[in-house]
Amino acid sequence: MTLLENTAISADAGMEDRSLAIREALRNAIIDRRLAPGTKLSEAEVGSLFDVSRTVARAALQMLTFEGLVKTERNRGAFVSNPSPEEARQIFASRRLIEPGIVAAAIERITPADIARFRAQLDEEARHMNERGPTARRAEIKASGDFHLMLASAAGNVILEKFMDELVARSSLVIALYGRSGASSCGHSEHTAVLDALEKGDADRAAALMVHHIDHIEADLDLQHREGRGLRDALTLV
Amino acid sequence: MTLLENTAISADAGMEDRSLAIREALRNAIIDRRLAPGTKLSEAEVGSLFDVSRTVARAALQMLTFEGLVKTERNRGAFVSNPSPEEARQIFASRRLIEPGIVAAAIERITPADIARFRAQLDEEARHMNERGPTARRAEIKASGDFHLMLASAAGNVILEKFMDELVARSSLVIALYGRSGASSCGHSEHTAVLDALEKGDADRAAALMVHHIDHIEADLDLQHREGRGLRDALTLV
DNA sequence: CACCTCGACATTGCATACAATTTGACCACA
DNA sequence: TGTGGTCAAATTGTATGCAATGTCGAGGTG
Repeated sequence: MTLLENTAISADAGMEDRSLAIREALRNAIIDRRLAPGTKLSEAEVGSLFDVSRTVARAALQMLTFEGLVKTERNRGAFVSNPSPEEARQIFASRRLIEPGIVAAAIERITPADIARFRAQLDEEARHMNERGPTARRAEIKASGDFHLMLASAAGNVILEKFMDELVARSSLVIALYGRSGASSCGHSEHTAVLDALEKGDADRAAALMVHHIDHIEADLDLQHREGRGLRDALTLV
Repeated sequence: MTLLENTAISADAGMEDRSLAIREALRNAIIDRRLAPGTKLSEAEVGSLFDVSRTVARAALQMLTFEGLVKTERNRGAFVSNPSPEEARQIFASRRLIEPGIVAAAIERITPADIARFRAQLDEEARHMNERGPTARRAEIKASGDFHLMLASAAGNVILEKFMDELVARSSLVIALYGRSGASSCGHSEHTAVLDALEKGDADRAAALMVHHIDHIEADLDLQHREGRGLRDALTLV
C-alpha cells in the first residue's frame, strides 16, 4: 500500500483540489493493479498516507465510488471494486456500443499532428511490450488504455470522453481479475490497424476493427465461474 | 427555493443515505426546472433546507457535480449547470450513439409485462399532455424522460443505464435553456412508435425511430446564439 | 467623475470532535 | 463442544470550528 507514494501528488500549480489528486493516485494504483480488487480503503489510512484529513480522503473515495472503481458499503467502508463476470460483460458491451462511434467522430476531426501523437503513443506501447517485469507490464496496460482515451479525446465530445474514462478504468480492473494471458500484446497490432484505417479516413473499416479489437480483449477473459455471488460478494472480498 | 420541500425526503427505510436523498431532491428540482440554470446552491442553504449539516449537503452537491448537473468553482460554490450550445450538441450526439444500442439490447430481453408497463408510462405521458399549466408541463417533461430511462433499464446494462441517467437529466437542462416550443408533445407519438416497433421485434426500425426521435428533440432547440461565453459564464449566472 | 485600494462580510476548504454502527472476541452456559 | 450474549475496539457518519479565499462596497485620489 505504501507504493502509492511514488504517484507523487504534484503540488504544482493548477491541481484543482487535493481530493482530485488523491483520486488520481488511487485510480492509477487500481488500474495498475497495485491495489487488488477487494482491498479495503479506509478513510483514515488513505488520509494519513496522503497526509490529509479524513474529509478530503472521503471525497476522493466518493468520486471513485461514482465511477465504479470502488464500492462503498454503508458503515463498513470502501473497497476496491470486485466486478462480477456479468458486470464485466456489461462493461465490454458498453464499449462495443460507444467506441465505434468515437472512432467515427474522431475521423472527422483528426489532424496530422494528432496522428503523429498517436504514433508516438503506439511506439510507447511497443517499447513496454518488449520489456520484461511487472513494472513494464503495468506500463503496457496503462499505455494500451491511454490509446483508447486519446481516441476519445480526439472525438471532441467531453461527455463520451468521460464515459470512456470510466469504461477504460473499469476494464483494467476486469482484466486484472479475469485476464487469462498477456493478451494486451496482441492488442498492440490491432491498435495500429485502427490507426491506419483512421489515417486513411476509412471510417467503416476503423470502426469494424475497433469492434473486433474489443471482442478480442473480451474473448481473452475467463468469465465462466465465480458466478455464485450474493452473500456479501461471496468471499471474494479477500 | 422553498419549493424543494415538496420533494419530501422519504425517511422511509432503505434510503441509503441522507446525501443521496438530497441529491435526488435537487436532481428532480433541476430537471423539473424549479431550479433555473445558474442558480447558486450554497452549502449552508442546502443544508438548512434539508436540515442537515454542510458536510452532507456538500456530499450531495459533489455527486451532482459529477453527473454534470451542477458546476462547482473552487472557493466560489456550486451552481446549477448552464450548458453551452456546444455541450448541448455533445449531449445529443452521445444519445444518438447510445440509445439505438439500448433499443437493440432491450428488444432481446423485453417481456410482455415490460411492454405493459411501457404502455402505462405512455398513458401517463398522454395524460399530462392534455393538462395545462406549468405543473403538468413539468410532469410531462419528467414522464418523457422516464420513458427513455425505462428503456435503458429494460436493456439490462447497469452501466449504460447510469450513462442514460446522466444524459437524460442533462437533456432536461438543455431543453429548459434552449427549448423553443412544447416540442415534447410531438415526442409522445414518437415514443409510441418506438414501442410498437419494439413490441414487434423490429430492431432496425426501432433503432431508426429512436434516432429520428432524438434528432427531432435536438432540432427543436435554438442552439445558435449565446456562444459568446467565457467571462464567468457571461452574466447568465443571474 | 472615474478608478483604484482597502477592509468588512460571506462562503468555501479543511480538520477535528463526537455519535452511531459494525465487528470480533471473550465468556457463560447448555 | 457449540451456542448465544455482552462488551470493547475500530471505523464510518455527521456536526461544527477555524482558516483561507473571494465578494462587494466605502472612501480616498488622480
